[in-house]
Amino acid sequence: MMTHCHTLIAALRQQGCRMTPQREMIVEALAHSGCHMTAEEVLEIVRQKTSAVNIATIYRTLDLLVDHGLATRADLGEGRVVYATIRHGPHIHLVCRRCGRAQEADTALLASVVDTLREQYHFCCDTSHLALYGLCEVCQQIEDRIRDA
Amino acid sequence: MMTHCHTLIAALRQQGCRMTPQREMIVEALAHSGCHMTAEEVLEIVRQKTSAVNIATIYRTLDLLVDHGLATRADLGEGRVVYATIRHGPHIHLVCRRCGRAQEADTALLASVVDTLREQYHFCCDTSHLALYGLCEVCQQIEDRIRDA
DNA sequence: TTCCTTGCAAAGGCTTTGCACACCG
DNA sequence: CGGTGTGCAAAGCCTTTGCAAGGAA
Repeated sequence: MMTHCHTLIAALRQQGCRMTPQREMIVEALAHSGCHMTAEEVLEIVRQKTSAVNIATIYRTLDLLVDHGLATRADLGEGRVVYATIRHGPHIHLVCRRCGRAQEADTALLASVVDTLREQYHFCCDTSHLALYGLCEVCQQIEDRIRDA
Repeated sequence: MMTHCHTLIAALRQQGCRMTPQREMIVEALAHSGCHMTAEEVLEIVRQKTSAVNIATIYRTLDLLVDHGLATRADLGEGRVVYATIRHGPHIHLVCRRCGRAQEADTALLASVVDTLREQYHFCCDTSHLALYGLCEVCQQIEDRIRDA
């Protein structure tokens, strides 16, 4: 059975990209994370195997994956740009403006909003690239405590 | 009658901030625009009156307004951070990923989504800081034409 | 062999900061 | 006057790019 990681590598090859140890490690890191990652986080994972990878290569490879439709890039704002492989289907990022962590929610939540935007605003909304800001459960409690104190 | 601009300036004073010609011009630019602006756009407006304002002062003043609850900052991603005074009530930014322009939509659209997020994900969503990405009407037509060609 | 990929370092773009001077209150 | 606010220039941060050397096919 092909792992998701191998599927991605095969797809890159098929599309005429050369495979290198660096690219393999980067794809592996992103595919195994099961979640979205920043370029810096990918570098960290890859560095656990070898120090012979440059941050520029990370950026170039992530862009390559996005350009070939094998990964998505989501700009969460505040300078946080995250990547995820496509198996990791569309989802909404729920970004906590206090701790910065992001949980994920089902895109289906937005179906009716997307329809309304198309009908009333003629705007074609891309739900694969979506972040909502607010407070996560933990930080809500922390802020409550601060307010009470 | 107090203009919105004067209201903001009075509020700043009340909160112990000193008023300077620079701050007045910056507040005026943002209050009169009736829309969200980047720091660079504010500078452009202010520069029409005088060249004696530095971009650092724009950033400092915009931060001041946000910190005092008189303006909001929204990170639209791709390095576009926009500011708006609070009279300019909450709204959704519909950002076109092709031309970069942002139109606005009513926050009420998201009411049910916000409720669901709170109930199912325990996430308290802040709708005053919100951007959705996609294609505006014009760019949809352009992309359609490119695809057909 | 060809020419795609990489590492390195430098350059970008946007934003923040340190400092001395200006000036509001 | 005292202390905040400003301009300037430099530094930061994240990301991209030019170039020569390395290496996949």
